Amino acid sequence: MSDFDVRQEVSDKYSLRGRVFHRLRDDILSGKYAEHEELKEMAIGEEMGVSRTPVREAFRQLELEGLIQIIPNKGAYVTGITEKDVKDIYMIRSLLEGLCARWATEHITKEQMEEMEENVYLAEFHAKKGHLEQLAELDNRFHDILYEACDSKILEHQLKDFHQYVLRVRKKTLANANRGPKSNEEHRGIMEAIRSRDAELAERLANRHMINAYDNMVKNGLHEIYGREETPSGDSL
Amino acid sequence: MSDFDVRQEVSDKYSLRGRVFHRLRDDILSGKYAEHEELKEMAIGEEMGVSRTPVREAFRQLELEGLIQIIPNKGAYVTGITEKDVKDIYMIRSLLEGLCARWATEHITKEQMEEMEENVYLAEFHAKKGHLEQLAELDNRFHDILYEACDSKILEHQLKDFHQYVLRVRKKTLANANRGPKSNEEHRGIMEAIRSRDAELAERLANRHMINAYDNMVKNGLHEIYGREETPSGDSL
DNA sequence: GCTCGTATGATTGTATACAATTATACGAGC
DNA sequence: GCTCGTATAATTGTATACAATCATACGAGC
Repeated sequence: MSDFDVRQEVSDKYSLRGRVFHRLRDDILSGKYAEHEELKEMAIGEEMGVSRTPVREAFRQLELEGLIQIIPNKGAYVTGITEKDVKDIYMIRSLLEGLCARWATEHITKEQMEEMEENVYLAEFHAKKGHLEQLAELDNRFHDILYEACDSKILEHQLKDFHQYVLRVRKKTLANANRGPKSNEEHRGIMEAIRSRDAELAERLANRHMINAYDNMVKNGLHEIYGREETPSGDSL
Repeated sequence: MSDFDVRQEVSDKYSLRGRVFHRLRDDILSGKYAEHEELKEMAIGEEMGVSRTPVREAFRQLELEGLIQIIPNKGAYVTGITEKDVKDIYMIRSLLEGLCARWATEHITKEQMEEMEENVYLAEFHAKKGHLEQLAELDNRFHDILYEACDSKILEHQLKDFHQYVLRVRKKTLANANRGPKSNEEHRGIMEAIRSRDAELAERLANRHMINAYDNMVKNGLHEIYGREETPSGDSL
């Protein structure tokens, strides 16, 4: 809820290690480093003006976050997300967002409900005006509200992880396509289901919302962002 | 599949850091360190005969695994799992194990199918004989087979994480109670559903299997293992 | 010309030294 | 007696030094 909510998360934004971690994660998510690119401890350290120690610790964390892969005595490599991974994540998220919406219906607070309503109204406004930047931010915030409202640290943590993980993809799709209005509609549906305490409906709609987001992403050229499958047996999407 | 399958996981079992990580995780899971106990870098290092550097790196990883919480400039504390956390995890696992069973139905290989059948037969044998040790191991293995068979690195990773996470609890329940036979029955059901390519049924049964496991755990005194909720608003179970 | 072994350089893994922060103890002031 | 401030000790955070491992280049031998 507040900034004081210390979950099992990278706890420290202000230590050197924390700054390296966050900056490196942003850089990877934003595409600064190509997939499978090797990250050298010393180079990163010099670039950020720190020694190898905090860099190494940040690496260990990024590895568990799934953003890089460390091969012992060799190096750290930016992880590649395959198309199938993206698909799997969305299918999993679909289930979990559904569960989250169900729980949120039961546990949402008055303040959270109000923020959610406000979020939907604002999003519709910015959609009309064509403010893509704000739209993307509101979209993120909508889901964060949902995650917090479900009143489950575990589920919240899982969903935020996934959310982070697919940011690389999502960033490009919501902004490019005209999914904004449709996405807003669906947010409104979920919001109203929660407001009227219909957990079943909220779950179904949140489920569907993820599937739709995924379908839209595929239609709008997931292929352009990610290369073909690494394994020849990969799903064709 | 093979030991060569390097996922986003603690990659190195043989470095000092890797050994510290695994040993520390085992110690926490086995209950050697009490909840909320403070772990001091130097003490751990001395006990394992290494310096602080690998200990610190292991700490960062354990934090992301959710086993400890690091408060900047203060220390590392063993994370407490509340009853509600356990419940949430089982509800989430129920959904994901269902999805896993569904996907496994579609992607399971001949070899995996055979190992799963063998697992069920063996488990029934050991259940009759009262071999609790082997039974627990076969139970773990059954789920691992399922995870591998679903052919999704992402889902497999998630489920294995959760599996690890609740090991503290599970270890005591399967061994104590007489759930062995019932659990085996349910495994057989899932196995046969997969064998007959009934994805819907497999999903439903796997769903149910987790719920049952949880219900059984609660009946057999989850309360004895974990203290009351930390937050007064916690679920009463 | 090709293969293999060795030497060199680069990079990661670990230990140690030092800096910064936090916790504790003690005593001055009221 | 209580509060607060300072000094000291303990612990974490970071930088650096050294060891081990891996990659590359070069040359001997065939």
